[in-house]
Amino acid sequence: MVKERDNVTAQDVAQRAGVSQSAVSRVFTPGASVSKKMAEKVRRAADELGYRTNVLARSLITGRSHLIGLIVAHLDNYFYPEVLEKLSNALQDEGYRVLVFMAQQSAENIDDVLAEILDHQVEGLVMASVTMSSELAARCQAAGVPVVLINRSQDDDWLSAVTSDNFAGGRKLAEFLIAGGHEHFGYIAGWEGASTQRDREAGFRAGLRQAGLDIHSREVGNYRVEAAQEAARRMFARGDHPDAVFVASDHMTFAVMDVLRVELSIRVPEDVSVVGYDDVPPAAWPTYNLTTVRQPANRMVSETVRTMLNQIEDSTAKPHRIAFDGSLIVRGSARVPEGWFE
Amino acid sequence: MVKERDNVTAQDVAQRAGVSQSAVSRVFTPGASVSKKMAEKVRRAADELGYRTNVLARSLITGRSHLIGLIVAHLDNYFYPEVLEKLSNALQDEGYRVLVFMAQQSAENIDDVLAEILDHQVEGLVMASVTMSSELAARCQAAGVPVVLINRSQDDDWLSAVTSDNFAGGRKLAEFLIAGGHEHFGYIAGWEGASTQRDREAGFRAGLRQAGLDIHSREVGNYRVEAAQEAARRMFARGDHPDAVFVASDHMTFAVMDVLRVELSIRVPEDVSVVGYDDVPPAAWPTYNLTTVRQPANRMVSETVRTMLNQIEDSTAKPHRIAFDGSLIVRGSARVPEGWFE
DNA sequence: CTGAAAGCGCTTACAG
DNA sequence: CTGAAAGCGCTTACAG
Repeated sequence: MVKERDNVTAQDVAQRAGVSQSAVSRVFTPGASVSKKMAEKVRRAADELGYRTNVLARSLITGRSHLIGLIVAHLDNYFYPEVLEKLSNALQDEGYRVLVFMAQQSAENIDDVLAEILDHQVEGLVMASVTMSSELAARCQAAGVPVVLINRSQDDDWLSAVTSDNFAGGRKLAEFLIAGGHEHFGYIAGWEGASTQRDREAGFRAGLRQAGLDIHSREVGNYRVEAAQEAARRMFARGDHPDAVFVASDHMTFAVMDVLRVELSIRVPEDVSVVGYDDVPPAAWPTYNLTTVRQPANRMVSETVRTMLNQIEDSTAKPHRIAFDGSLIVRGSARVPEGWFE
Repeated sequence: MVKERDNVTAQDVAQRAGVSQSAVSRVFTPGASVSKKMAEKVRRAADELGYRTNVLARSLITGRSHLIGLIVAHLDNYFYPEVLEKLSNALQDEGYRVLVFMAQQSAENIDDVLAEILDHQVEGLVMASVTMSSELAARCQAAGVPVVLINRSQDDDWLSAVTSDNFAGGRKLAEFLIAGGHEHFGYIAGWEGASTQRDREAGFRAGLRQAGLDIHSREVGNYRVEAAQEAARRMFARGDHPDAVFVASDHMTFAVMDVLRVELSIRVPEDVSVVGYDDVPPAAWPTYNLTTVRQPANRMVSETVRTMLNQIEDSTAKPHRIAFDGSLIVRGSARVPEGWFE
């Protein structure tokens, strides 16, 4: 037996207050014109009955659900819980609520469930480090549902995307390591399909090239802990290993540092300088004390929200693409160039 | 100018297929009776038009939103992203979707926004390590919205609650440390208002008492990193510090271990054995290699979902309270009693 | 300022 | 199996 949700309706309130149902509705619609007396009468009746307006019904008639769909994956990379938290709070402040979908699974699955999310009449879609099929993107477009990518840019540049400047970040790390007097540079890549991976590597290589240098060894960690560990083993279980390594995300970097120190007895930073990307909380833990590039999560989230609201207000708005500068956070996991802090 | 969501409606499909709107509805209602021919005709028209049923409208009339509200906090404790992820997936498998609310803020705020979440006609509410005012709980009850607490039990036992057996877990840790030959036991507490804190400590103390022992020193970390660091400093910057310490959550334990090793040059486990609670992913990282009690997140989440569905189906269902046994995970952060693995 | 009425996009008895 | 009709709980022109 399914329970009766014997909700108190506006009609009930109207009856008790001795007014019309429209009046009740107006009292609970900001900006509608009602007399003080009316408002008071209605509110009292509403309180007595425990009335609250049914936003489903409201949404149906206004065409505004005030729901934003969020597709997120990789919560084991601690950058994402942070994004989720900040995004949810920011959207909340704007009167929106977040409908989540976890996207661990296959891409096909994503399209399916995304469609279901759309069925809930979300007014927009935020995709955190996840991309969608062009077909579905087109369907969103057609349905007038704006999509904003955060921390991943799609090649087709007709979707809005908010990222940090991964290229610049990669280059900063290269410059820092070069200034530190390193000579052999390793790179442990993230998932090759990701724009973050591509851009960070390109920036890193550009920084090296600028000084006439190149990458000494490269392995792929796919943004996954186990893969990163294996990558580290391959790269460092040899005599001629690099004296500096950039690992494409902090999340992988911790795993790499653990392999170096615990398995291979390689000291950080004495034997090898290690740098990462993201500046997630554990990067600041004394054990890791990781030199990294901070992704400005706050600014990225605010911009995502702003972009989203813009597109919701104005369906003719052009896609907005922006990359925020991330700052180099110098800690102890990499040798610090002399005079760096002066 | 707010965009037109010129949605394709069942009416549009009906027109194109030359059938009634009811027929269209039936085709998209599992279990409704429609002929093969009808179904085919309608589906074709729907595909051509890109029709999908508006779940807002459906929810309004069926009284079932298929939405579950989730109130979560402390995403910096990595147990919660895990819960969020598993819960979202499990609920999804049952045809429900998750509406999130972050509850970092004050308790008052929680009540307000919870009310707003209820306005979305959620069919149930999961609260992860967050409690609500009794007044609001009563309102949920009245509205027929079941509430399930996960990883926190409220004193009033009329709310369903799914936890791990924190008392038993605390006792296991005491027994393990005693077997390891330790003599002075420290305890770094979580937030005193939390049932997890209370039960873990009580279990730990009971385990010690069983052997005629007691806690040597106690500090409060409030389940927060900074507070835990300070607690560790107070406890260990003295000559007569404990030779074993139980920190009430892994999340705090990492901070404590870092203080011990990096700041105070105290070796773990040679000088002090350290144990935690939760078994979040970093506990298995070689650097920490933490002995801890694993909270069975999978089982806790499944049970939460089951309880929720039960209560949704049957409004007369009694509150369900259960505590799962957590297993002791022995790693290297605490001295292992001789013969332990035999 | 207020009420009666239409309508948002569906589901579901009720007849046929 | 199918259609016409009522109704879910609201908002919002339209009159008054």
